[in-house]
Amino acid sequence: MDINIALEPDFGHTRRDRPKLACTSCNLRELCLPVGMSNDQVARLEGMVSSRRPIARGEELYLAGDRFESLFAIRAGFFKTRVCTEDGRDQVTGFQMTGELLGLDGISTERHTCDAVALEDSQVCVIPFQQLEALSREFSDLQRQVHKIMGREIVRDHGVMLLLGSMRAEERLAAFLLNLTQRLQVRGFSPSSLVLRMTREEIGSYLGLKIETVSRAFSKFQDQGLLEVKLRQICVLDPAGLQHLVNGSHG
Amino acid sequence: MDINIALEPDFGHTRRDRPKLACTSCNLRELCLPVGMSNDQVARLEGMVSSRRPIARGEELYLAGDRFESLFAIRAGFFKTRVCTEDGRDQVTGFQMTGELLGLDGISTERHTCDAVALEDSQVCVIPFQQLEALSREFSDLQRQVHKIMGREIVRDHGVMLLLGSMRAEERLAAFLLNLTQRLQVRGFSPSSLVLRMTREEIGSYLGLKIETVSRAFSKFQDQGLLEVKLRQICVLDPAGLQHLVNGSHG
DNA sequence: CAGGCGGCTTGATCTGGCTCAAGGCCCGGC
DNA sequence: GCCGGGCCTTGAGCCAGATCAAGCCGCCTG
Repeated sequence: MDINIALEPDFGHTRRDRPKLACTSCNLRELCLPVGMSNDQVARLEGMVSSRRPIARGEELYLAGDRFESLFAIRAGFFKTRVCTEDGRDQVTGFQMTGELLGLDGISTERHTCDAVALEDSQVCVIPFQQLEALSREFSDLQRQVHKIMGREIVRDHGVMLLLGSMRAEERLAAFLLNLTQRLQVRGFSPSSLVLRMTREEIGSYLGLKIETVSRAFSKFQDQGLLEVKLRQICVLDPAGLQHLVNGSHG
Repeated sequence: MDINIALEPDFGHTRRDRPKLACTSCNLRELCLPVGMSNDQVARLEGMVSSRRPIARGEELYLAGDRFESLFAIRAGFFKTRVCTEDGRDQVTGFQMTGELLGLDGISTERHTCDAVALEDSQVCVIPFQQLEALSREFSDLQRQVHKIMGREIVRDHGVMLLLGSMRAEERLAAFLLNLTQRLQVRGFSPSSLVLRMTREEIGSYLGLKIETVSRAFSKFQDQGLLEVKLRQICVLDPAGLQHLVNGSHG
């Protein structure tokens, strides 16, 4: 099992696999939803997803406890999701980027169970869940895709558990960075240069580490020639070295 | 958010809510699947779930890499799921008991991504997934239920992340024990007395702790009068005390 | 019944990551 | 330009949990 793949969902196919289609409202082809669907079917889907919503940096798309009505497809931007407890514990459960889906946490109870916060000015497409269910009763390809997306989230979560339960601090950070670069690469960005959209503290929360530990790990990676770090501007000099950290070199 | 609820799926209703129905093949009413379905519909579902499979203690129901074709409903017994890496890391991702579902990890890639191992002699109902999808296109109540079950797993996983990312050793064990007793209580067992089906090492893997730490935490709980521990026979003397550990008393 | 093994406990010691503390850098507001 | 605040880095010391080591207990097998 490759930890990097598992950490965050991934389309399972590259850009070039996807058929081109001019999509008016929401460019749904850019999402992972309409795999295998005919143009007619995609048009129906797009008709449903008429509403878009801008979210400013720092704003919440939804909060734990909010009524669940829709999923949200990120058209542009970057989010984090977090669960909080009454006693002030706080855990970032994921970072989501363009093309990924938010809101699955609300399906089971019909209320959201975590907060989704924009880490930069963003825009989402609103996908009314009841309508998505209705349409996926009609189109088995869509149904299959909905199931796969949810299944992918479950597999991703298992990857995070593995990371939190069995990796050391530097291994966690290396896995995290490799996962980020892979997801960016799928989206056509450079695999070696990236700008972090989150603070060290948010990275720490996600990885189960304190901010100082994250900071020290970045510094150490820089000293070892694995990265070049300038605050949030990261350049990956030695991805194989990072991968080696993730795989092999633990007690 | 209540951590104990989130750690493992839970029916969301108690025994007495569920209508009684004589079910020949698989007692599906005992599962969480047919909520809201008519008797006719349940009969269709049961027709689909004809095959049962016994799994001896220590045997694997499936392994990572196996082709995914079915979900499995536990009719009787107890399982663990675990993800493994090539380099020998190993993380228990969950413990499943009677009435719970196994196999969701295989939906996204059509191959299982973790191993499911019986911790005692068990029996599962085999639910062919394609047929389940077909039937859930017909019956929206079933569709809804499938979605909820998957959503519940996602929420549970977030609870585990919170536990692994932000709780101390004793808090983790307390949360784990409370979760177990709650799930057993829903099934009609005593909330105070339980027999662990897993080793200390498996608990440790699930909680991101070493076996010695788990053992010491058990001993400490016993010294504090929270538990009575005789190997795998546990008696919860002070559930409120455990809950207090989980909630409040961290730095 | 002896022997052995897997699972569990307990003690002693070590250490990775946390805590506490100070200082620096970047950027936006006045 | 200067000031202030948020974010990041770095050092020193500490501690929770890991590691190492020894021994016990319950149970199975011969």
